[in-house]
Amino acid sequence: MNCKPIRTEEHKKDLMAVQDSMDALQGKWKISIISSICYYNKRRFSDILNDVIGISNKMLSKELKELEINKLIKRTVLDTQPITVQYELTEHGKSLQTIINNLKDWGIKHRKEIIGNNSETITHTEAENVLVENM
Amino acid sequence: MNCKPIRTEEHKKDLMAVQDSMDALQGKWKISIISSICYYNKRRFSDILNDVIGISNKMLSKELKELEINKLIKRTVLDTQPITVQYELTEHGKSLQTIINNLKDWGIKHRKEIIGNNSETITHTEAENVLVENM
DNA sequence: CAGTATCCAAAGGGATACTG
DNA sequence: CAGTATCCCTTTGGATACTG
Repeated sequence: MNCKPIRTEEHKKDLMAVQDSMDALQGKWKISIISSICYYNKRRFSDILNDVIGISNKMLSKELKELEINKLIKRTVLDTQPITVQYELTEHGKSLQTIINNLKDWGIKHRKEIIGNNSETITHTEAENVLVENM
Repeated sequence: MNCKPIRTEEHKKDLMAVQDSMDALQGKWKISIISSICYYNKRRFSDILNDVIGISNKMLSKELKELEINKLIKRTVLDTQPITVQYELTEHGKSLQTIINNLKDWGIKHRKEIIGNNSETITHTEAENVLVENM
């Protein structure tokens, strides 16, 4: 939480650093996309499109581009016919594992806290980022 | 990252937990608001409005409400004349410290990674979440 | 003081069609 | 296959004015 005096340069840098992390992970589908690529190690566009339920090709394209700009994933064009494109995590992308696990653990704690009294107040946007039901 | 087989119930729960954390922290100003309240321990509406540069009363009102719904902050109306309202972190809100520090650390790492080759590609939305310059 | 209400421009994002 | 382009509706959020 950085309970340092606000209005200092150091504090502002801390806030920006947190925001940088949030920006890198923000986006309706980013975690699911990363998760899909991570599990399969290498994954093609159309495969991710199938993994992440509800995502459109437009959004997949957009968020993959953002992940690539942030150097979290690597994009490789294979010269098959027709071409296929392979996505994989970079080393930097793999370093997300820790932070995502932290987010997961706090999320579980948070859910318990919220459900404690009132299960309706949780703001998780339902039905999002759900992976395919059917094989 | 949860590199378990996707398409399992457990994996879906993990994704949702991460998303719950993201939802709780998402919002253009949330981290700065939390940070302001955290530093001052107790903080009033108009004070936070001054701490967080650029935020409008509409957005502050909205994000405070979301934080309260998520039980991260506690709202207390003091019967002064005119009334004042005090915000403070709940215990649950204080438990954010760890996760925010993790986000900060990864954010610093991330920034170094990105700036390494090209300082222009970082997606941090500049000028946001910046606290007051002048005392 | 601590918000709410309204107006409005800009961004987000789904559906669909199209291209190399 | 791996995207782009377009249409168009929905959401977001700033500016401003107003209320108990």
